[in-house]
Amino acid sequence: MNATPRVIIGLSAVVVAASGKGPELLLSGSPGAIGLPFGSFDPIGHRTFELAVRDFVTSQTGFALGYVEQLYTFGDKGREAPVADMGQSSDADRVVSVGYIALASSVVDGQRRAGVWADWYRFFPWEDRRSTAGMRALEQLIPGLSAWATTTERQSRVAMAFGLQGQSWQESQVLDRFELLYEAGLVQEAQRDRAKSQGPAAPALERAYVGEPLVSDHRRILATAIGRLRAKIRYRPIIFDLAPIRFTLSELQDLVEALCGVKLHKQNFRRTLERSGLVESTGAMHAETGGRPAMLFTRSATSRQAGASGLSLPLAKR
Amino acid sequence: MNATPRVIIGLSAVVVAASGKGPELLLSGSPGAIGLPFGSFDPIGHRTFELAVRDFVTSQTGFALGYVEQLYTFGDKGREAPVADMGQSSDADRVVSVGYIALASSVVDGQRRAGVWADWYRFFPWEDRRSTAGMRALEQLIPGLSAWATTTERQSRVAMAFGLQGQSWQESQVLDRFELLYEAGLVQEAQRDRAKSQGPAAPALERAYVGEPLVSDHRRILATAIGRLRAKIRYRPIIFDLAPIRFTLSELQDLVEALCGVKLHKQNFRRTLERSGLVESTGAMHAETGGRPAMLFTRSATSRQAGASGLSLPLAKR
DNA sequence: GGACTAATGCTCACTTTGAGTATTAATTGT
DNA sequence: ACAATTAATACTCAAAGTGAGCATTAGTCC
Repeated sequence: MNATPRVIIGLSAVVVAASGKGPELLLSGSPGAIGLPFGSFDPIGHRTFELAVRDFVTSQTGFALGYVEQLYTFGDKGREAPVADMGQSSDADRVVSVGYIALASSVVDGQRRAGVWADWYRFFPWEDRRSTAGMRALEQLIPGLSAWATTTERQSRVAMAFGLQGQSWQESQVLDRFELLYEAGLVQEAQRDRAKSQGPAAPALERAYVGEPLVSDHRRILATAIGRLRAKIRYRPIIFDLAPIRFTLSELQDLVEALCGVKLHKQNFRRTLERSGLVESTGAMHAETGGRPAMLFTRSATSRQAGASGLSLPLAKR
Repeated sequence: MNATPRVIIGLSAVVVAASGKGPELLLSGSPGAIGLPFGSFDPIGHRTFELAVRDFVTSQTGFALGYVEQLYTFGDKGREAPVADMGQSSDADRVVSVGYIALASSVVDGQRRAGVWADWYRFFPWEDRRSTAGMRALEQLIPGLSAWATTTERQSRVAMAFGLQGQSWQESQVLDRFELLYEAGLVQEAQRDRAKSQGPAAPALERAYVGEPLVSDHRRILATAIGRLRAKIRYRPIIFDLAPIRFTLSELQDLVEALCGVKLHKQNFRRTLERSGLVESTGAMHAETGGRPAMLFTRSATSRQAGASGLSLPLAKR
């Protein structure tokens, strides 16, 4: 019973891998209390955060991470919510959560990945602008956002984040959008966190529109991760940490589109990619698809150098 | 005497303000043990990290911060070093340090800024490519780096980070450069941290080349801050949080150049800036300089909108 | 009034994008 | 075997954006 306040450092990891049809996410927890893989930092045993993250992900799922990057450290009181649910001792005065993103190279698909994987758009339906379902989700959210946007400042934030009123959609503003939905009380986490304090009841919307909630502040961490990843593929060749070793340009494009939730102009995508020098063709072809066989490419040696730049994303029309 | 390990969360802030001749940095500590403004997070009293940062900077220096952004959370064992020197109780098992960057609007120059301010290139001489002193510092570091780069992997990292062998200099890779210098044992912090463990003595270089050390891992946090700031002015109009309310385009350019440590092409800088719509001319002129009087500009309304983009930096020749 | 110093204006070639149209090489049904 | 179908890949064209300079203008200082 010491007067010194106790702080626990929680580490959460957004572990992403690319499956055939897009980016998948490693989940943990049980139905109704799903979250990201989570572990707490051992101040004595662990030398660095990154090692700790690699450690607990490996011990929970049995495979090793490739690229790992720190995202953000969240320390807001009240947002960490039901930590007790997650097997943490809750006698801490404060839980600080450090979020990480990790890319699990799909190289190791010999060892079947353990754990539960899911499409990340389950949690962010409005972020997928390739599908009509995603576009519909966004439409359904607008009334709620407009109702909340009572000041011009709020209106402007909403318009910028969601690409309304002539503003363009910025695929990497994932966190801004999520935070607005949270502030507007449209996502379930907002209700949960408010339960303890004040709280105007919110207009309940279907899961297909507002997405599934996650434990604690994990959906916020995930939003940060998606945004970071989407921004980063533009200036660093990390896409190759998700793609298979050999791929056709169409497969690569599908992957980028799935990540960014937008459609790209095919011919221009090829052009910039070939010019960039990030890929080089292997001699081999790939015939599995309906039409003309495609050349198989690999990442080039220069794409591995530190400082190599990323992809430009030529958006497709409407 | 509880078995539960104790963690202290340290908050460090890189507080930047623009003086007449470039970006300045708020320092604290005493000669020989200079560091960034530092405070520790109170798990019970503080609601968010950001509020805590604003709080302790204000209480230490007496003025309020404008823009504040989290940088990175460092938790490596061994790098936090002499915390006891800084008035912290050192009975913690671990100190985790969360770095912040803050821009102090120079608007409030009525209230003379308290505290000690310094040019940040004191700590990073090689980062200033405007001056011959900066270029010389870099030259002096190269032998040490080459000696350390015994593998091709190291050689490639050095070449990329420092723009050698045909690679171009990337002004925002400040942290990469500092970490290489640390690993190569060329900066004093490396010696200090190694003292406790192994340690090949390093080739002592002059301060004018390797820069002054800072307490704990503060120089690393500062490197992160400079890199972040340099990268961010390209995609967010934060430059205006440093510039005075009214400025000439040359003044703005000088500020950007000082921040980024490079020279820009004047006419092209004007062109992109005027096209960007981020600034608008006030009617007034400014005559203080030798030649033709310059138009005074202000940031435009659109530059204030969330999502507004930053400046493009047209580099000048050699 | 002429020299000097900055701030502004304007040109030009070249590279990057956005948007299509046109071909080519497999697969599949008849 | 042949036409329709499906993708992949080639090529074109105009609009925008960039890198580098040269030219002009409006003050200050002998």
